[in-house]
Amino acid sequence: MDLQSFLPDRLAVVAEEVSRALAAIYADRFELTREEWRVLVWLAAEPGMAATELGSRANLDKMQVSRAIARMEKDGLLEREPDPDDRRSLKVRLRPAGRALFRKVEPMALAREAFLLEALAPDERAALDSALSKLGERARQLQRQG
Amino acid sequence: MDLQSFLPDRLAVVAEEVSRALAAIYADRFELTREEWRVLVWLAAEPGMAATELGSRANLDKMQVSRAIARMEKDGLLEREPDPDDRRSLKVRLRPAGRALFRKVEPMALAREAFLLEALAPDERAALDSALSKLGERARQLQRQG
DNA sequence: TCAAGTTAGTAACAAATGTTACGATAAACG
DNA sequence: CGTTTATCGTAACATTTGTTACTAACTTGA
Repeated sequence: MDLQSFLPDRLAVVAEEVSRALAAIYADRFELTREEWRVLVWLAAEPGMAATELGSRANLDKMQVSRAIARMEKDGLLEREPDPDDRRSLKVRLRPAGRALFRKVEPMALAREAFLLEALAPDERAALDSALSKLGERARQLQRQG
Repeated sequence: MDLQSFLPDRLAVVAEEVSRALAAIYADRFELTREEWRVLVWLAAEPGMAATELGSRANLDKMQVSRAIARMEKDGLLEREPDPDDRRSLKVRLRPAGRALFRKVEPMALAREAFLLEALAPDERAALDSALSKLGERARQLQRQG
């Protein structure tokens, strides 16, 4: 057995490398954690989302969401208001500062992604995308079984 | 912008799902952290490796290695001895309990990997492998630049 | 050969993260 | 209705992880 070719670890290692290359932008330059970054992007796409919804979209658990939005609210990036239809639930939306931040980070993140993707021909990108979908599907299947 | 198709996050999410599916084995059933798992596998392949070498092979920083081997030594899984040629350095090797553990975990891990890979045709696996290599290469390039 | 710099590993502290349990709703069901 | 049961978000605590700085040991080069 050899971890270098063992898919799960190989995938993890490449994902970590890619993450680090991206964190150089959102973490080092804009002081966002990975969780905050995800919240920012999802909220930019859909303002007023419920915190729970945000969690499932961004693959974050509810405590991670709670902490991310608490920090971001403190920094004036977003605001939360109770949902009148369900007073346990919060609706969260970006404030102007949050939207402005997003407009600054987005192009840089997309530029890094573009640089990464330059390594792949269009058919290779499609193949990667399809392979990742299939692997994710199988992984969820394993988790359901235990 | 959409995180669902944004490669870095997409890769991270799939890697997390796959990791979790695997951690069900080494973490839940055998109480190994991910770092300990990596150390176990690398040491099984090459006994007597230096701790530093172990770190670079397994993509772990030196503190992670230090902690992983400390825990594993306490559990009787491995032993460390100073390298006579460089008394700062440690040579680490599995003890019988460590090798026995590896023999139990390995086939289960390989079985899960096999299940994941069943989702992919041979040419898809090759394409995935190649794409991951290229992405890793580019990611390292970005990190070097900053 | 000996000062200055580098490297291996770890201790001690700081920060982030996971976990449990809770208060406040809301839904389900008799 | 009223009484369980489930869900949302968070506080408080425990654990893990990252960071800094240190000791001991090696290397370099004047």
